[in-house]
Amino acid sequence: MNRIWVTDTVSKVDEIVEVKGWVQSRRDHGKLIFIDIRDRSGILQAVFWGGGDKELFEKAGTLRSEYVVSLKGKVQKRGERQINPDLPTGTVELAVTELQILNDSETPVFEIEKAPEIGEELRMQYRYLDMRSPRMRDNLIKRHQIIKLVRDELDAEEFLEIETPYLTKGTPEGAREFVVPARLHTDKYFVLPQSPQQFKQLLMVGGVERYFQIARCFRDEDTRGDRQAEFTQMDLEMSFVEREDVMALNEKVLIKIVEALYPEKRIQQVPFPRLSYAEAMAKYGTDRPDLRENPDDPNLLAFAWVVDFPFFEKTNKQEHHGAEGEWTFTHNPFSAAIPEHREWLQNKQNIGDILTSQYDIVLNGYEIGGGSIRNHRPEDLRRVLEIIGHKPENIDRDFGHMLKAFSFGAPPHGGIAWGLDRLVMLLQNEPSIRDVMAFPKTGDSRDLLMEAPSDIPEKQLKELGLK
RNA sequence: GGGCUCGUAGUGAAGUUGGCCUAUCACGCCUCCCUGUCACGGAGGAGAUCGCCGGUUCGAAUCCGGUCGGGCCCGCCA
Repeated sequence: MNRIWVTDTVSKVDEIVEVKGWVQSRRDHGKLIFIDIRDRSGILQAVFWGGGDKELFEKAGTLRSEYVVSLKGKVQKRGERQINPDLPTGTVELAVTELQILNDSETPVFEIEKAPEIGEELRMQYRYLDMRSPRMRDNLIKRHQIIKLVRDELDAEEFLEIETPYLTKGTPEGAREFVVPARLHTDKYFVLPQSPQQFKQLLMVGGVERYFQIARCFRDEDTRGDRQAEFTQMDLEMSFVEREDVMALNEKVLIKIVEALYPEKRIQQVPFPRLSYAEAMAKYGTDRPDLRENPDDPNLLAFAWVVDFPFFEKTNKQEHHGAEGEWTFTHNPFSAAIPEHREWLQNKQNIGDILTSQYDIVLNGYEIGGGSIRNHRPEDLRRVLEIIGHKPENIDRDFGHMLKAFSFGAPPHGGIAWGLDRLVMLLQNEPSIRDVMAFPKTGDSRDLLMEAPSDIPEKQLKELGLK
């Protein structure tokens, strides 16, 4: 395979090269035809002369938008007056001697160059066309680079990347879950994880010590511009650490992402400022304040940590969290209280005043991650579940596996999860999380390209015991 | 579960106090011309039952009801 990226032609003047890609546009001057060929790297102008190879020239005349072609020819330096300063390859062009049409194309439903101004419905329906635009291509490339950097950084810190199951058990806590019927279990159901929380804690019991995962999570809740039913977390957990250790590591990785991949951006304050929940609410009226000095600056990043959240709050919504008590947790039932309040938790004293070890990482007014130090002693987890009103028999039924695991020498541990899509969205200055996902879903979680969800055959329903 | 908003040629928009709409413009598409364009240029052409269903009216893209689809927000999202 001798094919090179079109942008690499800049350093190959006077060489014979082969490029492959899509016809972005054609400018036919009668006896001279220009083709802009596009591949993942960018765009290159190719030239065909009527005075040369007649068959080649006629073939060039049949090219249309989005035809897939292979071109061979000599890279030429452009004349002074022909240089296009707006194009990275604007100093060169390809004098084509061989043209192979690898595939033709219907007239695209929208012009690729105009993708940014096309309605989202159409962009989602024809995502494969939308992706050919520089905007989507750049989003996908940057997303890859961010994930790769996180992997490299965590690998250097001796983390293990471990996959946890997608077919798993539901918990009576938190978000509504997607349910999966299965042929071998016609009256029981798998549930898709809303996060790998329980598994990652079990990995800590298993002595893994440092785990991370780029994990898909599923929540059957209504969506938003920054929320999808199916999304990606950068999930990590560490043993023998305290709050400060987890926060410091994450801060380091976030700064590295910005420095390595967004040199044009400025982090407003390093180390990241820290606010208590009470302080944030008093000063900004929200627990995810936008601290930017200038919210109009697209290159300003105001990270902040928010800590010292109340562990519990009163609820009158009986159905909320499936518990029946007057208390519910604010973030995560697996969290530990801050060390100073552990005694209150154990004695169920001053419940409303107990602070959780929870830390949220906030960026420009969005929550991009959250974590905590966990309860590694079974009696502490049991106490939390009691406070939020779970009956003892339900605790053993729903959380028995965790309590049991913790009884076998669970190490102290804590971790965090990033909303990866949301982070990429903010770094890419995109208005919606959909723009940084290859195949996003609509507001009511439909896939317009695949047309999911959809009916399934009667036979399949019967096998699953659903009919 | 609730509120708001948008839907007009392939695409993006205009038109929406009912009649001047036999629906306008730009891009794209098709045919022809063009040797330096890169938002190429020139001449001509095709393409819209105004999301769908129903109603009001002498008359509906325009008003009303419903419905489908996209988006935003509240609830919800450990």
